[in-house]
Order: sequence, then structure tokens, then C-alpha cells
Amino acid sequence: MNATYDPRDFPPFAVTVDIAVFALGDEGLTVLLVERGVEPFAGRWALPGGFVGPDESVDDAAWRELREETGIGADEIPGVHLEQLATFGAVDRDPRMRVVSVAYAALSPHRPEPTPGTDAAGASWIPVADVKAKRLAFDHAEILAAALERVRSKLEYTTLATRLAGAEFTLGELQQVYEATWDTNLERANFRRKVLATPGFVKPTRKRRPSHVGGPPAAVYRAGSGETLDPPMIRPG
Amino acid sequence: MNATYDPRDFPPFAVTVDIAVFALGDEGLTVLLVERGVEPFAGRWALPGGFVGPDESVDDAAWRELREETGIGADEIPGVHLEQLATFGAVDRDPRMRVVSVAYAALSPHRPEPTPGTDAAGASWIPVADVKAKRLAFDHAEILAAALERVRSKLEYTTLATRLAGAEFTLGELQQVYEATWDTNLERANFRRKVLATPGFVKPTRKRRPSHVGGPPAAVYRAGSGETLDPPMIRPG
DNA sequence: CCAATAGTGTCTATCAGACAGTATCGA
DNA sequence: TCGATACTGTCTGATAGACACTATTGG
Repeated sequence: MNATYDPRDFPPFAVTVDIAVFALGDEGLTVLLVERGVEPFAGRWALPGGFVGPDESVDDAAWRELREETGIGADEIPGVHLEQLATFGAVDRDPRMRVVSVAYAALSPHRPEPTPGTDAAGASWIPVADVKAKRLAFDHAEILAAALERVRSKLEYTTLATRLAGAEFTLGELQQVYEATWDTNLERANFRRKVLATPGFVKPTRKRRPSHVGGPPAAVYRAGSGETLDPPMIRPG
Repeated sequence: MNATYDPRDFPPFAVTVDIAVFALGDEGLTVLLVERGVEPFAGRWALPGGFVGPDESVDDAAWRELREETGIGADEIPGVHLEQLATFGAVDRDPRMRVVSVAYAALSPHRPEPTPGTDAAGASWIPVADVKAKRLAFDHAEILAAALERVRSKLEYTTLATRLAGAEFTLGELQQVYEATWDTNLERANFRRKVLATPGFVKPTRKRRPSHVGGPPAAVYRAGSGETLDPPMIRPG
């Protein structure tokens, strides 16, 4: 830092990070929301997030918030994907002061019990289908919509679906990731062919997992080393 | 704003916008750079940009800077595309103080004479192929690389190429947009077929433009109403 | 046995790559 | 006439959609 430049010469901005963390549940795709305990928007649901500290990068702040709220991303819970989404900088998006928010999207293979922050009344994994019935705080509805569309489109041309599927999965489970995220049904045979024909998407193990709903045991796979799908998986609609 | 919240309670951040403006020239794809006249990085080239004002949104600041540096985006020069790219928030990316920069990418059909800002020594349209020989100021090399990749990939699945081609263009000129941006050669016949088979990509006019390098006059097109290419144009490599 | 899923095979439509061939301009 | 480009047509290979079929498990 250079003492010639007085920070007070510049307009006072606060910078925050807000994170849309997605994970799969029996109810389909869910997102982690916190119930605000303080004004503004007390009682309303919001995305987890917080202020960026003066001595941490914006990305580091996102990882820190993710860890604080969920334990996700700590060494004990690997396999999480976090990526920057977009920055929301409308003048009056926060009624308190000028706040610019850098939004992130995260994918988790698990749904750890959330640990709400000090100014939160609670935290829960909410099915994305149920969120639009709530009126989220700030501009978080817009952020969530952008995050959803980002995740949905990234499943088309990346192997990120494996990040939602966990360390080991069957092809049926991987298909369920796509179907829950895209809210569609895919042809089983064509999905298998596509996944297995894409180098680096999945890596076979020798295990088989017995079915609990009928059918023969399914082959178990792990995430492959590839990151892109070329040509992409096609999203119907 | 709520007087209960004192901005000084929060870490002092400055927020800037930096813009990678692309346009086509005879030398291929070019980007607008300014030569810095003041420290830090005096004499080095940088992306145009500036501080976000306290009473303007981040997006508005990007439009304002674009207008101030180029006249682009003003009512007189329509047809410009501007989109947010990513936010760069490393702690020490600016040696003066903590600055978070929201980066934008812009596409212009023209190359207006740039009007450098007060603290700039000059401004020029530089071929992107020549930029990597320069050492850009701050983390602008990283921003430019991200902008280039964004533009290149967006030509695959959007009709944005028409934003670089100008109001009226021939299919040969549109192909040159792709070839300059992607730095490849495309099969002429297949390119034509793809463009004409994509609804809403181009709209035929009745004009023909006489060739200045031989060959029959080419049909003149305008941008269509569509914004996406589905299936996308395939980028070789 | 039955329901449910795993896994395989096949036909077809679509589309991109490659390339040939004709037509039309300016120099 | 020649070089260069506009424009059209055709063959082929890759791939997705649709769907039929068999096999294997638990209840």
C-alpha cells in the first residue's frame, strides 16, 4: 500500500460474497439458504455470504464463507466445486450502504448440517422448486436464477455432474443428477452411451452396488480426469 | 441508506471497472489499450477503465467508461455489445490500495479514434496477437486472456459475430470475423450452409456489394433477430 | 412370478467435414 | 485470359433420438 493514496478519497464501497450452494436430495436439487435474523430483511431467506475482509482475496472470502456455513471445502469435506458467477452492483441493492456483491456458485456432493452465522436465525437445504414461493432478501432471487442457469448449462459441456454425485456412483445415479438439475427425463440407453463414449468422464471401478429397488447390481464408477464434454451433453427443450 | 451503518465500520474498498473492447481491423482482431501516464505502471499499457462512482451502478460505470474512452455506446454509435466478464479481487492487484475490479468485454463494429483519459499518455487499437509481447499493467493480461476466451467461446453459440461485422456484411466478411477471432480457417461452403441454416442469424437484403479483389458481387446481409446458435458453430482445434 | 433396473443392439435423422464443380466479377 | 471469390451440390462419417430386447436382482 502507498501512503500517498488515502482510501477516504474514494467512494466507500463494501464488497461481499454471496454463494449459491447446490446439492442433491431426495426432493431433487436443493440450495442452501439462511433465514435472516436481523434487519434488513429479517425473517426472509437469503443466500449465505458475508463481507470480504481487507486482507483476503475475494475468492478466499468465498471459500471461507463456504467453510463457515457448511464445513464444505474444509479438508475433511473434499470434492466441492466453487466458481465465480457474476457481480451484482446496483446502487440500492442493499438499503444500508453501497455494497457490491460478488456471487459464487458451488456444487457439493453432500448436504452437511448447516451452521448458521451469528446474524442468522436458521439455515436449511431448500429444494430449488420451492424457492420461488419465497421472497428472497436483497437481489438474491436474481443471483440464484443466474446460478441455476450457470449450473444447468455447465452440466452440458463439463463433467461437473460428478461433483454432485459423490465419490462413487452408478450410471443411474449420474443420470439422476442430470435429470434433477435439468428437471427432465433422459433416455437411459443414450445417456449411457454418451457418458461411456466421452473420454475422461467416468472411470470404472470393479465394484458393483446391489440395488435396493429391484434390478441387477449396477457397476460403480468414479469421476474421470476430464473436465470438458466435447461434444456436449444435449439438454432437451 | 441507513445512518445506523457507518461505512467506516467496513474495510475500505475501491471498486473499478476494466473493459476489453474488441474490434476488427486489417491486422485481425484488435483490442483498445491505453498507455498509462501516471504511476503505478507509468508507461505500461492497460485496459481502459476507472472507478465506479458512489451513485452509479457497476454496469453504468462500465458504459460510462466505454463512452468516455471511445464514444462507443453513445447514441451516435449503436450496435455495441457490452457484458460483464468476471471480477478480479486479489489483495495486492493494485499497489495503491485495496481495489476490486469488475471486468467487462465489449464488441464494437467500428474503431473510433480513442480519446485517452486525463491520466493516460495515449490510446490505441492493438492487435491481440501483438499484446502478449507487451507487459500489461496490473493483472490486465489475465483479464484480457479471460475476455478473449469469453468472446471466442461466445462466437460458438451466439450470434455475437454480427456485432463485430457492422450493420451490413457479406457472408465472406462474417466468415472473416470468425477466422480473425478464432485464428483459424473455416471451410467456406460449410460456413455458408451453417449460417444460412440457422434461423435468425442473418437476414438477407436485396443489395449486392461489388468485389474489390475479384469475384462476383456478394449478397449483403444484416444481423437477424436470433441471439443463440443451436447447435453451435464448431470451433476447430 | 412380477416390478424395476442394468446393460446391449439397431435403425434413422441430422449435421459437420471434405471437396468438386460452375458462375461471375475486376485487372 | 487469369486470379479470386460467390455460390451450389454431393458424399461420408460421427452422433443423438427412439426403441426393442435380454438379463438380473429383490420382494
